[in-house]
Amino acid sequence: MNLKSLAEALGLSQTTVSRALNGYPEVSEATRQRVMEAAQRYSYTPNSRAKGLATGRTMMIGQVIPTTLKHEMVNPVFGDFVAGASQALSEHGYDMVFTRVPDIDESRIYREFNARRVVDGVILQGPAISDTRIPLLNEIGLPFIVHGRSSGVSEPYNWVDVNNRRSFERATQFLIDLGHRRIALLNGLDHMDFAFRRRQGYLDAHADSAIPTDPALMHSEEMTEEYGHRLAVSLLASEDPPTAFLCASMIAALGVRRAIQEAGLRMGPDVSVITHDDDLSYLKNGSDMPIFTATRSSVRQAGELLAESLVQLIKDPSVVPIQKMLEAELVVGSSTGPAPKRT
Amino acid sequence: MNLKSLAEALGLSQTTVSRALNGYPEVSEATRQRVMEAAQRYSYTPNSRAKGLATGRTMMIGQVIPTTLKHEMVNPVFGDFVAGASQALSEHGYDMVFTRVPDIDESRIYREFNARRVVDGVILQGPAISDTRIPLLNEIGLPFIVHGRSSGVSEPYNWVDVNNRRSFERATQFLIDLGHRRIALLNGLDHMDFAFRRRQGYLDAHADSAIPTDPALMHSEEMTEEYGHRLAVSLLASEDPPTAFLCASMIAALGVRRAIQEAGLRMGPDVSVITHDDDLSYLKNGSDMPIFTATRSSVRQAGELLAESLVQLIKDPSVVPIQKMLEAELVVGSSTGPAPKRT
DNA sequence: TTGAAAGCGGTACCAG
DNA sequence: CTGGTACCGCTTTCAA
Repeated sequence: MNLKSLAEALGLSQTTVSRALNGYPEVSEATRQRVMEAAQRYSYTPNSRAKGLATGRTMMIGQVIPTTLKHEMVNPVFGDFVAGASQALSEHGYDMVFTRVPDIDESRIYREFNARRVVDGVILQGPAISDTRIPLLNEIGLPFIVHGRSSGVSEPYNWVDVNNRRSFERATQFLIDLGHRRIALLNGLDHMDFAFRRRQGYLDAHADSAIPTDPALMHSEEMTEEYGHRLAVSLLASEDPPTAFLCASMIAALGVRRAIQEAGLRMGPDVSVITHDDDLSYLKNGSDMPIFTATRSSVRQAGELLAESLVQLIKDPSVVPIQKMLEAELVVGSSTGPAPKRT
Repeated sequence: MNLKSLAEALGLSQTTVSRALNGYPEVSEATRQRVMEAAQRYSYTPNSRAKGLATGRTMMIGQVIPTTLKHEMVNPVFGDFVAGASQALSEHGYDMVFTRVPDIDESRIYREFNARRVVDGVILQGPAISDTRIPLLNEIGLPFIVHGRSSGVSEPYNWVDVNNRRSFERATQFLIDLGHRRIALLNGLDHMDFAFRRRQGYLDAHADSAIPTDPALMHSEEMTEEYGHRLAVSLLASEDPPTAFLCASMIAALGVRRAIQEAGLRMGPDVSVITHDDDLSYLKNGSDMPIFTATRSSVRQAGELLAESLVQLIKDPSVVPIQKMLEAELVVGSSTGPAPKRT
């Protein structure tokens, strides 16, 4: 059932039916009732493609996933982000479309998106420290919001981010306060902006307490369990091993925990572990020692917030730059303890 | 730049240009060259919406996410699945679109998908034991593949699944061989088909060895860390505690591991833990004791395989039902050990 | 080998 | 308040 046949069935013009359906004021209440009722009965649904062709809008939000950066997708919080975002988007009638492209072509795809009017806006994931996609999208004029920030970009752009620097500063400070002096940092890929900010937080806390940092303790790689395991094994076996681990991801922390266990050490008393992007909120009232972490649900919130903002942005592109920061939560767990006395 | 202006610029008709671009044979090689070259120069890209309107194809694959079933999205392997699927889809020019709907409306959305021709095919996630969406989609005639199976459905349908029953049977058998007699099963939601199959495997292994099962050890809930933690705490404190845990998800296993640690027990020697949907392949050559698990990368593979199959199905709907089973991997780790002697 | 013209399913302007 | 009509960008007969 399409508009034409619906109109015929009603003995009205397509124009009138369309107007009735889309809530235009210049249609009589009586006709509107009739039309609505008939649409219901014939279970008429407008063809979104045709609608898009005619209006120039698509009700689609794009996310481009660069092929080589497995990074984001294998990240377990990615699902949480998507859940939050698509939730919020659907409330405004938007769907989310994923396109996977070789990352060399990424700029081309945005141009196409814009040219072919295939999406109304774009979500940018995993910004690099100086991300070239931002000036590109600004130039093209395609509405977009960055999940995260890009420190090296000077022009204005919209973003929603978790305060990664602060999270890591507080977590580090917390460990320092517990007496830890050798804290390993298992960070994400070096060129990623969030990794940069996390490292900043880590460094800031050390600087504040005038504690020297050791490059041997700071690592940057893709966040896999293998990575966490391999590094923890090697660090724990070194002559001056860390007493605490600060992990940027739950997945890497899994490997770290495993390595600690394999080394016959106890988590908490012997080695402390603090994890970002985990979901420990259930421990809030349960356990003995505080742990700092950005929970998975905060990622979900970020997704919702970002989506909401993007919709606004599309409606009114003249709005002032949207820049929203979420603070991570502090929860209580058992894998952290005072620094053990060294023999 | 659209077809019309490109044609004008070339002094040709839209028809000819379209034909040249789409590789129709009846166009001279000379004109084709000219057209191709011009398209390149003006960086012309066809408007997919218009193309879709004219052809009836959309190059989009749909995934409907029921709103209340947070289940799938918070599942950390969801990202892996999507990564695999979108990878394969993009190679055939398809994009993936997510729609989030109140789960009551789910059937309606499929009808709409079909009516509005908004997607060429659909991926069905998280089938229930007797999933009503399958007959619905069959009736509508919208091409689809199920990720998983639905035991209660008798009519034929296409699916790609990991052999969950076998995984859990082998894992359970493995524990039994190690001397474990009280094995806790932390399963997913009861009405889900994969949970049903996993339980089957667990039961089969017990039956084969004539070991009685205890309802107190078998649990079904949504897979959260909190769930794993809460249950492990309570089970470990019971008068006849399990010596091993079999977890359906990495996330729940996290909570279990934490509880074990909090109880002052060692994973491996005191309590064994086997986890499904984890990524332990890096341990293959590393450690001491074998562990059975369906790795995250196998989920990714499932995504690829499923997407590939769906594309085929769309091209040729008359193909025999696609029914592909993936076997999980066996890898080596350290969180499993012989059953401890009870005092 | 090329082109004209009729859709595909809507929206929106301009009359009436 | 309602209808006629041009148009969105592309494909696809049908003729030439």
